[in-house]
Amino acid sequence: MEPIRRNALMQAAISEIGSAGSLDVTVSQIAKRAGMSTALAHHYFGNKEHIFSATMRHILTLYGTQVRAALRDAITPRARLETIIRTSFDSENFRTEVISAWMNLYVKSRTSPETRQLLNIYQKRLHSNLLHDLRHLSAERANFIATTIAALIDGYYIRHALTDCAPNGNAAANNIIAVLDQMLTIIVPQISPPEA
Amino acid sequence: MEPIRRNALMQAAISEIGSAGSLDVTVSQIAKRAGMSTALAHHYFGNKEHIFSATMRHILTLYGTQVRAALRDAITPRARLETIIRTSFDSENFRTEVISAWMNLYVKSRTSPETRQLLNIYQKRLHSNLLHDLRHLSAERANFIATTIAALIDGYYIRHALTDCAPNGNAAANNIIAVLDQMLTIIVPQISPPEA
DNA sequence: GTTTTTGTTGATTGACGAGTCAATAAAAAA
DNA sequence: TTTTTTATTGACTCGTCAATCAACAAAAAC
Repeated sequence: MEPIRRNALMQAAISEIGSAGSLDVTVSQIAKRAGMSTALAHHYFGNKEHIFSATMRHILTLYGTQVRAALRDAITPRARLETIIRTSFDSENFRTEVISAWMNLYVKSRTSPETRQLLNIYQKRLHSNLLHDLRHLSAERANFIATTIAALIDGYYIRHALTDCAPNGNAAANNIIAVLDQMLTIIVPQISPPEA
Repeated sequence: MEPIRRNALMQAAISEIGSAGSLDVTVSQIAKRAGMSTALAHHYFGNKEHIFSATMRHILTLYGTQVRAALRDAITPRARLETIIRTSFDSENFRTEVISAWMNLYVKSRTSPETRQLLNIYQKRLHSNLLHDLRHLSAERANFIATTIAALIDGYYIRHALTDCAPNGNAAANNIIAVLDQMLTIIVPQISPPEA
């Protein structure tokens, strides 16, 4: 029962955070959505904090798994970069609820060392993923481009906090890839013009 | 007394939000920091919500005023763009507390229509400011570049939620300006090579 | 010098929410 | 069948916090 209950609670937490738009959700809301009593939620997680941290970890793990899976099909550095960017914005990750959860992660990281560490891991991994492939394409500016792309991803995410309409991850990903191509192209304009 | 008290409360709210790292601050914390009783805070603002919204409005007004002032000294489109970017990251706006407040604004905007409207105004203004000058430099891609720069600004902001060290606005601004120059340069590489 | 207006607070209320616990139900082991 | 372990909950405690209010002080107006 334990793994089932824990999973149900984490899913419920994501839903509740998403629909509340903040971490101001009560344990009883989460428990109710997961179809159990608050006492049971406490039984399996100890306290609210643990529910949150497990949920966050869960989201990050999912994202990481997804990136890794998608990267298996990508061969060239350029294709790998595109994959990394597109995965961040695919329909699984770029849902209203998940965006909410991410934003709240960032807010929480200001006070919770555990959350901060979690996000740091994600950021480091993203950066080094980008860097690895960029090195093949633009040795000396790889780091700068990686930083830019990472910031752009975060920027487009937060930007969607404001839109009422369903988030359009494709458009965001396309824009970022266009920027990437541009930044790569300028280095060797005579060899590889932008393919877009 | 009223304007003095109100101002003190807004400053105190910024401080408290900054040091708490979230909107989970009590009225009495704010009131105490502002040197008065909670009853007085309620007297002047009616309720907690009003304290927050007035504070947010205050931050946005300050930022707007600052941009407008800085733009008076900038003549060329390129200089104006640089000014807009640098203002977002100057020491006044890019303080830990203010970054906290901004992030919480974004979170709050998911549930508070008033906050959302406030942020929409800011985003629209930023975009149209950028667009206005970009049109002189790159007619057909102005919109795309404006979107990119705006997302980058937000991205670098959120990124600093994670750093323990004092935020370095200069570095962020420099990077964004470098991207800007690159995106402008690629259009007419034979005429204006990057000046960096 | 009295009255009115303005500024201020301590004490209180009422609601809500996290976490505990004793008790119950159901399944597994004996 | 009895006993033990596992799964589950309703009811309760305790703390916190927004908001109110009656009362007090001090300045302004009369």
